[in-house]
Amino acid sequence: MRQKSNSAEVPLPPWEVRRKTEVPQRAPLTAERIVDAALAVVDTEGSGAVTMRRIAGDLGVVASSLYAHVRNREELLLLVLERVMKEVGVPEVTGQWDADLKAHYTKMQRVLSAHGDIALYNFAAFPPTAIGVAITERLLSVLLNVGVPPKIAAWALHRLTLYTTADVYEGWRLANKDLADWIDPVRDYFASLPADRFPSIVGNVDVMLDTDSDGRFELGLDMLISGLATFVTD
Amino acid sequence: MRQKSNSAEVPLPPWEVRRKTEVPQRAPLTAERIVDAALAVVDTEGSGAVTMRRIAGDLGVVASSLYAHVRNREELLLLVLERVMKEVGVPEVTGQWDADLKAHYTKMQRVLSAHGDIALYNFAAFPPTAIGVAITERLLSVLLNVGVPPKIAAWALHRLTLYTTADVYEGWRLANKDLADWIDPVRDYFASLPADRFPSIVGNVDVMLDTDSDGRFELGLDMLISGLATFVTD
DNA sequence: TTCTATCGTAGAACAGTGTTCGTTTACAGG
DNA sequence: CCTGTAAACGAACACTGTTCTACGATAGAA
Repeated sequence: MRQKSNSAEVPLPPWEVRRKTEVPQRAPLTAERIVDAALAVVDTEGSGAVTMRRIAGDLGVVASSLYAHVRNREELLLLVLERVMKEVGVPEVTGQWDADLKAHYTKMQRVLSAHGDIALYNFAAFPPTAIGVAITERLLSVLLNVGVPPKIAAWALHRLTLYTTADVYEGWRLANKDLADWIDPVRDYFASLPADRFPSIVGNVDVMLDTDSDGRFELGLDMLISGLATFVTD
Repeated sequence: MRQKSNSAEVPLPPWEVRRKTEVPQRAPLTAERIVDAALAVVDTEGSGAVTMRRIAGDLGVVASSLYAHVRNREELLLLVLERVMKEVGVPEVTGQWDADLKAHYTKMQRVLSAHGDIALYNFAAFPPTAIGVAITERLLSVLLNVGVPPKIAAWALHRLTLYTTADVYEGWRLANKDLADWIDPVRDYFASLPADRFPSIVGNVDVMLDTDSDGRFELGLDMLISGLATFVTD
């Protein structure tokens, strides 16, 4: 796979071997290839599994070599996040401000959810990235166009991003928990509570343990967006 | 401080020294004292500074001793979170459902913010704690009393908790960032963007970089609560 | 009082972690 | 063929959470 030509199939004659190490024909190490490798690990095992030695090993290289292309682990994860946000992309707008917002944040939720717990690095993502700026410009113009005051508009977008990020991160943590082992004991515990002191819980055990995570996300998104409607004048 | 009486000031006569080790009169190690020590570290340096050796050292003990009282580091941090949530407390209700919700989540935001980044451990906090159950029962009854459907009510509380948790965690990360070093460069960058392609940002640089974090939290909270009003029938 | 069982603490050890450093290597240009 | 440069290497440092064994003190029984 890493060999350059098919001539590598036949063993090299000794006089052709210039140095003692293996043929260095492998693809050059770049920040992009490092991000590729890190993203693959994040997707399957989460950001906690992204160690410098692990990523380096996946690239057939040693950990310290990564530091020539990436400042440190933190920056590497931020580069992975940026890659994912590019996959989210800049939203198309239709003129329906609420539908546009809902579509974008729903897509963001779906895309982020497909990449492990990388959402964790979207908390307090500052300074902003190029893709973040482009997205913000697009959505900000939508809200300003329908008469939302600038400060409210800017803050509201931040709130929606924060909410979406949190939902994805929590979803990942729940998914990577032995949740199945806990849900029945918790159901029993809820049901066993004294009904006179905990009537609301005892009477609604099933809805409390409902696992429809998409429905939960949508409810919060709808709450935020319809709360924003107060400020829309046009 | 750790001595039992003031007689410890004068050196013990040799015949009073029963065993070769130091006087074992120190307070016994308990889970509560371990949580005390961990909470103090979380408050001042964040959960990342909570290492088993560090906490043990603060208690005049060795790391492995902690494991007799606490299962592992994760559980210790969850105990710290539980302590903090007890400080938040079960809300008093007045009958004004929206004011009650706002008061509780505002208090939760204030209390959590006073304890470093412990909010991080409130993501996917499951199974629920005793204090969490008590809070949920109280707020759930408030929403059910004004006619919110059970599923909406239960989910909405979860959404509000998630939002509040996320706000606090992001706030901590922002506070522990060399934000002052970045805010001016970002302002310049925003202002330098081509005004024809980024009119919304260029025209609102100041509100985008507004640092009124309380106002931001309140806006999102109001959006969520007023979005919930749709479901209130009584 | 003496023996013994129990339990919490100590200390070493293991397998990791991010990051830095000086050295070696490989390739390109002269 | 030689040399300069840039990058990869590999060892090292100071940590991390956790486990295991052994020690020691305390409490109860004889």
